[in-house]
Amino acid sequence: MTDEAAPGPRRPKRVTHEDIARACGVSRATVSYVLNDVPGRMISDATRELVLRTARELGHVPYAPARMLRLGRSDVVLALVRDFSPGYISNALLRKLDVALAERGFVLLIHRYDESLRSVQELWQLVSPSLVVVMGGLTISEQEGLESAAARVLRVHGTMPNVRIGRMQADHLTARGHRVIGYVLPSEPSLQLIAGERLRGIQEECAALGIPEPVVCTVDPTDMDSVSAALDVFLATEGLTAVATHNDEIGLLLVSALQARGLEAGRDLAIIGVDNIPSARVDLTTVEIDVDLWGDDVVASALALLDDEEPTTISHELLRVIERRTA
Amino acid sequence: MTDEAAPGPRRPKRVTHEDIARACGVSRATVSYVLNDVPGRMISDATRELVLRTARELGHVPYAPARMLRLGRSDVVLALVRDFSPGYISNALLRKLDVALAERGFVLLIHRYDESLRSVQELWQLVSPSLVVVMGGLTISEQEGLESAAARVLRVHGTMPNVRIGRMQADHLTARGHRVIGYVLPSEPSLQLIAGERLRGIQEECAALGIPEPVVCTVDPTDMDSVSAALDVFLATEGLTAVATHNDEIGLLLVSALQARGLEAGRDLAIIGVDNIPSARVDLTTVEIDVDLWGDDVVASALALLDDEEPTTISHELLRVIERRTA
DNA sequence: TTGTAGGCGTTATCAG
DNA sequence: CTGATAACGCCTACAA
Repeated sequence: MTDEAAPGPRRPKRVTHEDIARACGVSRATVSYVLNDVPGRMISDATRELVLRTARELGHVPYAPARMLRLGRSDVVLALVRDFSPGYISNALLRKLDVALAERGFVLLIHRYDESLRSVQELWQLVSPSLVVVMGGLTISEQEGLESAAARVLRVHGTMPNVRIGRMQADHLTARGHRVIGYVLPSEPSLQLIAGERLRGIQEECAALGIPEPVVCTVDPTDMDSVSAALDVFLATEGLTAVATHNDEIGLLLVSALQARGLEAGRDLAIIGVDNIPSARVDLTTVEIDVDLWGDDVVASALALLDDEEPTTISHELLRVIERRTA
Repeated sequence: MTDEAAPGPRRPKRVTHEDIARACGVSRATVSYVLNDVPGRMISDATRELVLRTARELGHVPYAPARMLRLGRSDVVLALVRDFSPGYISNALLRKLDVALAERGFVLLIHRYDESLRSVQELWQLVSPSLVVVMGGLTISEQEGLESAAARVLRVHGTMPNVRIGRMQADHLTARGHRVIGYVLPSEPSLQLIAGERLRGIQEECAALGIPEPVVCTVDPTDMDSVSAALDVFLATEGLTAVATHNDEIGLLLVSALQARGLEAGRDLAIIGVDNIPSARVDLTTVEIDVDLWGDDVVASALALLDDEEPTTISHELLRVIERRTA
């Protein structure tokens, strides 16, 4: 015996095709044909019924590893996230992916990816997914590791028009007469790539319009003091009348910080966020990303990748400014 | 650009031990010994180096399915959640599990479980995890399906002393003189099992103390009208002075609903929640669950299960009432 | 110190 | 219509 080290009571005792075949008095191949409903093969209804019934009675469960080994592919799609509670948008995306993949017989598994805990290669050797979907940003080394290990990778947030988001924020503010604007970056490291793109959009637009570069502050959403400090900087900047934030969460924090000082967003300082998260839907001016449309694109890209085709590119407009009280 | 635009059909072309062995002029066994660092075997340093180097050069990645098939076990632990953004507590638990399992060489994968989308059996045949960890409640049929398919199952929320939570809520309120109390259930179906246990705790305590059964309302946290309706019921109940809620989230909603009517929690109506979530830490009286301790227990149980031992039982006190303004 | 051979459960090919 | 049989990539008892 190989690893008969288990003196304990637990005996997994897998039910194999062999067992079913023996119980039915047929061959393993026949069992496989019936169970997989192979189109070409003609099996008598009697045999088919018998096999199916005994399979159920014996409690046979197809064994994924053997199947994978034989087929050379797995039905697992692995989504890498930085945190178990992803934001509003990622959440919606994951949901869409989940049901779309389920329809195609794939299963979506989420893994909190922490490079310090385990490398991409190790991860790959533990699960062998058909596709890796990366939610959020990625450091250079992470990206390299991934590309070398996994055959198919979809970088979701790479498909988002981040630069355009920044430009739209800037456009909206300047169109309303603001000339000196601020920008709030999130401190979260994994967001830096994305945030950088958005900031670049703002900077490009400012340059194009001949107005000063935005004043940039970094904020940790879990630390209200950092928000307050950023507000200090903005209020102290000569002529600054508007602030664009990396997302609505930060935008809302800024609104609160203003209120705490007896100031009002929109009157004393214009604020524009990104995402149109539910809790922002009363007050906050924001750039809305059409999650539904974007989700469709993401799903399409994922399915294309699984079929070894080119991922689709975004063709339609995903972005829209929603004007509310704060700007 | 997501990926290197492969012109032709992508040929994965797996690098196997065979390839490495041939390139090195040794046998497959030797390669395996080196790669797995088998203790008993003595391999010359020269051979070892050679094998390791060529393995790296060829870009060999161990193939999980083959490994699983041979070893008869997988290094995957599957956590079933109802929603991609689990609550504060589940989140903390998942985090703890994640790092603990990583240390033992397991990988924690999260799956949003939706019985209407896919049965447990199907799920099992797609991933074949060593252990299934169920976060949150489970319907009867789900539970049965799981037990028949998966060898090892850990029902996390089954380990929580829900009845005691209810009793502590009731104790706290009655100790402060309240005689007629209300209870708010969440509408979420998957929480019903848990919520039922907590309610039972309250009911038992009320019976023991000889006070009336609690007035029960059901609330959907995403629907403020349902909260308002529940408040109507409570305010209309003769002599009702306190309400216990299934969790802090609902408790906070109730506080807001009171405020909206110009009433004040703690003065006009006592409110006690469960969880001590961050946003409740200013005002809300609550039953705190020591997530850290509980997490340790959950981790211990998981590891025990993986070692085919009996899961540990909770021995220490996890609960504590935190008294704040609202009760 | 290294090589040989067999098998884990499945599916596919090829005979009967 | 059905039954042997050969892989898939990996691990390990045993032989050399």
